Amino acid sequence: MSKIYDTLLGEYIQNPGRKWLSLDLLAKKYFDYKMISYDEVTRKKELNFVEVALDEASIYSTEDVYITAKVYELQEKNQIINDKVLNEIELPLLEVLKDMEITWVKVDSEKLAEIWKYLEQEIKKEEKIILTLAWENFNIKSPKQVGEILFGKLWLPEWKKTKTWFSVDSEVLESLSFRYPIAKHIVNYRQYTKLQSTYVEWLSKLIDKNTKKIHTSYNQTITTTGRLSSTNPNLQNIPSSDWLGWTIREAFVPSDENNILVAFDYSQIEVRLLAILSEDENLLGSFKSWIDIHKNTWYFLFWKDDITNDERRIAKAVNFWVIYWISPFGLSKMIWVSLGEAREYINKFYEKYPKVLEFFEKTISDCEKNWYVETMFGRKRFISNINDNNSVIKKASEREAINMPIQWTSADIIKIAMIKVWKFLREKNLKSKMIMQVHDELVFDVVLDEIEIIKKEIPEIMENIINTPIKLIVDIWIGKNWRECK
DNA sequence: CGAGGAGCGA
DNA sequence: ACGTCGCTCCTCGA
Repeated sequence: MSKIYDTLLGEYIQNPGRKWLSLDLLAKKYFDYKMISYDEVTRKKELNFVEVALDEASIYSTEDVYITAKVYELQEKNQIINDKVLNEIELPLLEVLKDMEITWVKVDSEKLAEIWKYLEQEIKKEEKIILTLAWENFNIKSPKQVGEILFGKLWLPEWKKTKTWFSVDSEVLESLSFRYPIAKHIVNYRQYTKLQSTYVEWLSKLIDKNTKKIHTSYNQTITTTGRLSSTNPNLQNIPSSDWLGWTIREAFVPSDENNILVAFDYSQIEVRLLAILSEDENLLGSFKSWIDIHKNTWYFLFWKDDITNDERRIAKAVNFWVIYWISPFGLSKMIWVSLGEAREYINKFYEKYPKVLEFFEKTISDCEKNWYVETMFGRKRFISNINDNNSVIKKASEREAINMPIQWTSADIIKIAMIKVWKFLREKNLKSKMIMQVHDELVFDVVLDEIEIIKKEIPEIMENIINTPIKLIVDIWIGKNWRECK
């Protein structure tokens, strides 16, 4: 198994700019061989993999292993993760993920059907209004045609471009919607169709007819940041931001009517890790004394006694965005303030949390010297453009370099947590199951009898993964469906 | 079939 | 030119 890691990770080093890699691309590249695709064996996902004929499934699976071995033979060993990470995180995690994939997640198909009907009705309504306002029939799903109608025919003011033409994304449409109702209706239409096709229909298609469950695949070697990704379906981008999206989460239910869903999520883990990694006294101090971090920053930014809603929003956003080495320009656009104000907020942030700035600068200078960044657990990520003469490319590389240790460390922490929790459930012979991971959140299908021990022990495990000057905090959510776990 | 535009999450 | 990392949908032209 270590060979697979060497092979895949070695490929990163040879192609550091690559965002992703896959075995079928490697097969094509090295052997000019076309592998059987997942879509092919499942007839474009008409079948679940378990329903694929055994001989066909065997060939598909064997090919996977065989090609991996062949690719490995071609490559030198090029370790970018150390043995500790490999043996103590990635390899033990394999079995945890296998278990989560086998367990599956229960989805209420009747609920989905209900949502589908509602969406269909709203889509029809919006469609009618839009076509009336446009005085003509066109395909609302085509950005090109939307642009032609809005800017070519109706002469709405345009201000943002894509590579090829004027942009008609939601930012543009929202800004137009105050004066031109058609823009708002297109935004609505897109929201409804997005939910219907990507979530309702796609999820329904993947529900197993017998078990009423869906099977997702967790990918361990896809991301450049050590996070997991999930496909067929992607469980990590189920809507959560507005009431309509929440209805999708209502369809995620416990496997048995006597069970309940329990979610644990790390609270503000990225800012906490920033405090830990940078060792900034003021940032650490805020967490140590349980002063709300947003309020702390607000105080530094505005230096007064009473807080307005707008100031709190700004403080929260500054905490959030500074982690990503955002520019004054970027921040001003994100939080709707002037360029000067944005610059001032960023400067004040660094003024009050000086070691954060030091930490960022050191991360960049180390990267310039070594061509890689390293994380708390000793993983390396090569960034080949870090010394590029083009300042745009260099800046982008710097942002990658800065984001990496934080995102990567948080990914490792939750991976270790998953392994420990999984072992705990096993040792105690508990029937409750870990069913989902969404980057900083773990979701469990819990047998009612076990709720107390789960509530008590799992946060304890998750909060004590590493020895740090400040505590990691886990929030607990309990519900009859995933929506209630928020 | 793949690129481009769009939109969902952390 | 202006957060990072992902997945999936749809259109449109080769």
